[in-house]
Amino acid sequence: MAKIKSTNKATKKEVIAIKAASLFKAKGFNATSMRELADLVGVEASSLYNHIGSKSELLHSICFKIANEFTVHLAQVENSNGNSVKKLQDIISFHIRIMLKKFDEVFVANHEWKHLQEPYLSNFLNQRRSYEKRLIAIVSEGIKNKEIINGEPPIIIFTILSAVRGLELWHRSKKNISEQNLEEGMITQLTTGFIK
Amino acid sequence: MAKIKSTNKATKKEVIAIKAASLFKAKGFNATSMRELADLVGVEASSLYNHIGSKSELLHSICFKIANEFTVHLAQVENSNGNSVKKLQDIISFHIRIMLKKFDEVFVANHEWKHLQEPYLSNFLNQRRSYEKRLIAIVSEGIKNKEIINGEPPIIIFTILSAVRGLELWHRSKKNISEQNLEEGMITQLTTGFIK
DNA sequence: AAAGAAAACTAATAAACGTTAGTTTTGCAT
DNA sequence: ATGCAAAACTAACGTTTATTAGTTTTCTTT
Repeated sequence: MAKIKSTNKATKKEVIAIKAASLFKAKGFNATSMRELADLVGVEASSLYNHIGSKSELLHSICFKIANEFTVHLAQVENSNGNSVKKLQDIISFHIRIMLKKFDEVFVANHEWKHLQEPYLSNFLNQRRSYEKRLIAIVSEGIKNKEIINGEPPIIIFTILSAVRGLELWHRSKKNISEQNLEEGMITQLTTGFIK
Repeated sequence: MAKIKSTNKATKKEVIAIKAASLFKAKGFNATSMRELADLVGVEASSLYNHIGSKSELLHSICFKIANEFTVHLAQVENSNGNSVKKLQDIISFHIRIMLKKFDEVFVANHEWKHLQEPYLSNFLNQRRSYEKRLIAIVSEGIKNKEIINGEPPIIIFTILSAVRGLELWHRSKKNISEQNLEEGMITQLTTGFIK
């Protein structure tokens, strides 16, 4: 049936994309060759093209898949009825969890997007800017409601985003500390600092 | 005289390295060709090799130059006599300032180091791990002295490092807020959080 | 002015790259 | 079993890459 076949194909395409993500993360987009990817998949390089359109397509399917997950989650948070602090904690928590769960893909979306081709590049950056603006709006609301200290909302947001996006540092030495502890620790520090 | 000549050569080499950093930052190490770099310098590609050994050499001179600046500063902080909180604030402040001052090179050291060749790669990573451990030691001391909340020192350090390393986000939209504000805002948030 | 070194140039090389074309194998539906 | 589409293969392509060799120009020193 056409349906099953297309499902299978989508699945195979996804497998390739996930293996591509692990290579793109480890070596970077440009330093990853289609022959290496093919090796990892267990196939000749040219055979990949039965399932994908191009190397670039792999990159942008990874980037937009992740970008969309963040966008969808943000919409949920915006429609929830917690206060601003609760919303920000929710977002931080989501960032940490998705980073730990889909590390390769999130890493690629965070670090290899610059190799996207137009118009995907502009598209991606617009989506990101919009995401940041909506986070800033949450902070501004929190300040208005006296839940958040009266600082510059962009600084607060960029600090949070930098911290959670840089979580790759963490991945290197995650042996000693549980995800649970990590999540709690980061939220605590970003919300209340480290001073006693 | 030999001395002047070698000084001139070092200068020219540095100029090339700085221009290389701006390209490596914008396009990534692998996506930057020696022909592009030569264009930027105003010379043919092969002429670059009168001043540098190889493309790889450019990358590792950038990475280690920056790594050494951080190492030297850390040693100064360790030998200073402030308390742990003061030391950490000092380090955060240094990260922000050097990021703003030598943005391209710091960015490259933070994001393109994976393209270093051995043994420079191992060397670089060792230096980084050592840097992180020494920061963790400062936090541990602060906890012992009841200056810092009783959390996991690695989480505190990784959160701080992620936040300051991710400062590139900032660079995109630095129009509205001064460096002074940025530095104060980040230090405030990382030390005391954003909750009122 | 002459000499010598430093740094530019042109030209070429060998390797690696993404991708296409054409062919053969595989696996499911009749 | 037969037929057909999906997906594998081999081979090759045109580019682009970093780098080297050899030559000429430019600059500095005597």
